[in-house]
Amino acid sequence: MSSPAATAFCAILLGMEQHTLSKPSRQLSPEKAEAILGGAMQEFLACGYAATSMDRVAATAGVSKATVYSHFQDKEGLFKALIEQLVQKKFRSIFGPVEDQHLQGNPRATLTQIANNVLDSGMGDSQYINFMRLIMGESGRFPELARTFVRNVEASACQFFKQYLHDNAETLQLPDPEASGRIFIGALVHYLIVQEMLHGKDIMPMERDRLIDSLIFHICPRSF
Amino acid sequence: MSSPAATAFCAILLGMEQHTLSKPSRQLSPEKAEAILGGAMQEFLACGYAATSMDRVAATAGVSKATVYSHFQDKEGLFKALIEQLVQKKFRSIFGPVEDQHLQGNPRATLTQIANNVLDSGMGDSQYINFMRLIMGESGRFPELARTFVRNVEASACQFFKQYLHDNAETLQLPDPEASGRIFIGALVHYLIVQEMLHGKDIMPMERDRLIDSLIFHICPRSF
DNA sequence: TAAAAACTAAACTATACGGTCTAGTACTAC
DNA sequence: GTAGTACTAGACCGTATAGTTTAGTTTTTA
Repeated sequence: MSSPAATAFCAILLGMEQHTLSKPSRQLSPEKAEAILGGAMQEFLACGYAATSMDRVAATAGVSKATVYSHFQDKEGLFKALIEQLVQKKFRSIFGPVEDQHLQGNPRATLTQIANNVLDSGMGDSQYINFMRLIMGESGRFPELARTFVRNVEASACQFFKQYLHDNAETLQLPDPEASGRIFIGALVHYLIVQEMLHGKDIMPMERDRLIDSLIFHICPRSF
Repeated sequence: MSSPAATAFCAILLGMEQHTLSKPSRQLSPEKAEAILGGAMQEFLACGYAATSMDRVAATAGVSKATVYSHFQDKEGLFKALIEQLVQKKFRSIFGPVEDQHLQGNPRATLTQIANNVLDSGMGDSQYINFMRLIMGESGRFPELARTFVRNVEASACQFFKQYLHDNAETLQLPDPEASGRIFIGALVHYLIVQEMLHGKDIMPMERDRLIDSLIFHICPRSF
């Protein structure tokens, strides 16, 4: 599932730098590495980068601090490795199901389903919300990680959408499918940010179906 | 400009809790308070909450550390006061100019101008970008501050927009102006987040006019 | 002018951090 | 069984932190 070779391959595919390959270390157990990343995930997602302590990461991972430092160069290296793993995980969790979708048929139904999938993948998922918090909060100090996120999540979503709109150009008659894709995705992501991340549910309440219906109306009003 | 009375009044208006009124302190100079908030702004916006030190805040403000603690209860109190001040400042900087706008005439032209104003108010402004980073990054630890932001910035923008769309209901024929307003604002804010905050300019380039044109097309396609 | 208090610089306390090191245990390979 | 190594617990180092205190200076007020 995450052999060194596979990891390296993915890293190349995704244009990441490779981390923690400084020493050709002998036999560091992948289970420990996974445990450390698990602990790091819990701590970094809950506390942010600066407020997370390596002692607590080690404790949460059920591992000694020395082991943490034998697997990862330092706090920054561990953080980068974690974010890159999370980006790939989220990439798969969003675009795994989407590829399998039947994209034929009534665009209204298909677009509604896509919108629901986008919101489903983040709406109740407090881990994903914290992940976005971390990416955005640290995007000033770790611009390259933010770019990795954009490349793998945002850009992929918009690219997928643009393709769909482009394939259905005759039916939809959109002058600029790419821009329309960004509007669609943008409206959904912003809804997610305001309602969940910024706790805006009670301040500006809106049922998701209302937003999606309006979105569909704006994208293909001719079918109303 | 920011007398205690005025501050308290605004706080009530905006539904905030009042901070740092624990002691009926005698005569703390407002200039020092302003200087401290200035230093706090520089440091918190640049380093985030956890990584900001009170020694550095005091130094940046050109004030002794004891003075900082005589004006604000503790780090958290200073942080909350800063965010509340910034929210109000941004509220004014966005909705000051907007109120003066002539909203009569061709909806296409008016909507284009509104969209440009929204993007202008955040696109090149690295201070505002850092402010959003801070709000989003700390929204887990400071949910009430995030709500203050939503109430004063996001909700106001959507409310304003909903009103405009509602007033032009006959021309635009939108079934749900409120949802359309959120789509419009959401697409713009998401564009800002991806391009500026997450450094996505080079990864998914798009000129703002293209986005705005498409947005207008989706909101009022009948005029094309 | 005298008292009060806002302020300063700097020392101080107690705690926590990132990272290293030591000593020793457990496991694996030859 | 011997060597090598992944690992553990915990001490350790230097630094930094939030917040307080002390002693003294400036400003305000009356």
